[in-house]
Amino acid sequence: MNFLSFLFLISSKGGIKVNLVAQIQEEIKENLKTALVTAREKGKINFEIIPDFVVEVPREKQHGDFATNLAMLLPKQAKMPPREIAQAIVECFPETAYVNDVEIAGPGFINFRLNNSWLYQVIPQVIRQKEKYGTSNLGQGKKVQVEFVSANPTGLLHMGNARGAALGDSIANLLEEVGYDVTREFYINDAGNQIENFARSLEARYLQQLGQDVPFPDEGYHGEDLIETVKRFIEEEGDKYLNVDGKLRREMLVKYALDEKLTAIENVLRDFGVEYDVWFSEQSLHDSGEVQETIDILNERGYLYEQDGALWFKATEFGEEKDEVVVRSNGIPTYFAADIAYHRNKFERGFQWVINLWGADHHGHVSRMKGAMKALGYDSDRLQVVLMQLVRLFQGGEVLRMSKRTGKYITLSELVEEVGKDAARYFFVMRSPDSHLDFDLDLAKSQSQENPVYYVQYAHARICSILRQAAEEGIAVPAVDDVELTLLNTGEELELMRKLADFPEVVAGAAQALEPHRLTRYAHELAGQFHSFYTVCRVLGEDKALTEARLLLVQAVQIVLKNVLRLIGVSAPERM
RNA sequence: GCGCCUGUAGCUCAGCUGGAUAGAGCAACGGACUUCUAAUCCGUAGGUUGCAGGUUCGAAUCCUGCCAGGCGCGCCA
Repeated sequence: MNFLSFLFLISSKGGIKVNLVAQIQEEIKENLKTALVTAREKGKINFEIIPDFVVEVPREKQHGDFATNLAMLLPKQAKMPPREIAQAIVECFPETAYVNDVEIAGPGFINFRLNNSWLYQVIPQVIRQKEKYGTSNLGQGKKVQVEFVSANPTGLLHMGNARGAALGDSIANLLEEVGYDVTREFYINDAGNQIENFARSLEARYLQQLGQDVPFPDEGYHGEDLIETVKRFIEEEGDKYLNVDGKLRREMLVKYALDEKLTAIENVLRDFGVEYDVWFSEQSLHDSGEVQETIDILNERGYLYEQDGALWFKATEFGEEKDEVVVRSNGIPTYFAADIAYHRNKFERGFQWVINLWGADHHGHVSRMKGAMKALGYDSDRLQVVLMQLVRLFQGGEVLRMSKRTGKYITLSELVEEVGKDAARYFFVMRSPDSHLDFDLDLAKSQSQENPVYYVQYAHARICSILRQAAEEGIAVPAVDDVELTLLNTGEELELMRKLADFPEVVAGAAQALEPHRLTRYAHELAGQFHSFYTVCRVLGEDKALTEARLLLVQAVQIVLKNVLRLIGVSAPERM
């Protein structure tokens, strides 16, 4: 398909999903290969194989619209300096309708300058696809699971969980956007030692509330919220568990508290814009026998052995430093055993790609889990763990240690209340998961007006304002086919269209790399270019044709801003 | 001691899987509101990319060794 027929395809089949930038890069790439072969036929250069070259968008505008490193990859094969190779390629580069100028620059780059005809296809494409602009079918409907937050249900959600929630949800959004069948899942750690500890803490609070002088467990959960929970329990159940068997008492308390905590967690996350498809109970894996089943399979496959009364997994066979206990000498399976069963369950449910978001403090667990998946016979590459560095919280210039046991930490609901959902989510997504995050509460509060999220949202609000103004003046936004878009020819307008054209690639790249922070960068750049445009170009003016063209441009920007903000989980306000 | 992450402008961070003169936002300084929202725009200044080697046409990016910080290394989760 040549470029003109490609343009024809877009204009004739409006709704077709294509990526303009990628299409042009492909087109240039094909022409370069043709030029290379032609040059060889003419005896200008010599080579055996065409190297794996790239056609990319140069960082510097003066280096043209697209550039290739092709010539710099050939000197060894061709036994010629790169600039001479470039010269031969350029001489044989076919005539095309869209390339204005080809030049050789620097050490041997070939730079392409295009005429603007292709850019005018962007606005119709955006407006026709609306909220679908940016979507693609990279995922081909494959089932992918994103498991995130999965906080212990023994307390409230803290800043680390908040980061996981913002990142995990945006990753899930991205994967949906590029055509995966996404399941958002929360793993509930409702079994094991922590729950036992939780139970004893609740029991102590219960008895204390009923006037008994009992000590609080040293390693117990000191959070104030536990006392509140117990008070509510007493309101409903009174003191009827005062003089019963401790096991029953703890069981009832845990049941009540877990239910309350999970409901609270679900509500807080919903307020944060996150909704799960599946809440998966760890206890259910024990109840269903899947933990035992998984242990049996590992045993049959010869990856377990007994020592000191415990059952060990041969992690060292998968490159680990030491083996891991899966069943303690007291007969109780470890968390690791349950987690292996859980991941086996994920694969058995048919997920082709399993993504976990874990705090960096669990990084040691990653290769062990992958080893366990190999031991079970699964392709461990289908399991991908995104590690987030921990969040450090500052207040009054001091570090606040986050600890459930001391009960001293800022909760997600407090964060949403004080900083706001939009700012908080933008802030968390803005940083790469790899970066340690210093969250200064005072700054977040005091600087709320200067938060970059407002910069982006303001661009959206400004556009809404223009469209409102137009409506009041009785100016209708015209249909895309009725407008002369080539009137948009200032630098600001061309840049803006160019930025709109980049969006599908940004989404695809961010999804593939599981890096939602690319979205905030894009959003900020797009908003910035709009603000520049706004300052220089008046939309509602004397010239009717120009007004119409600009109305369509800002409408397209509005659509893309809304789309990118939706992926981050941030609202697009119509007024500010 | 071993493993993972990080080290880029005064501060917080980008840098698109090795490209050309390393970029934004805050903070600083100087300008721009009679006009669709000034939560904005334009400009100035700010750098030995932690340090030292190596790989090649080319390194913030890849390799090695140091230095500094964070996190792990349990019959906890």
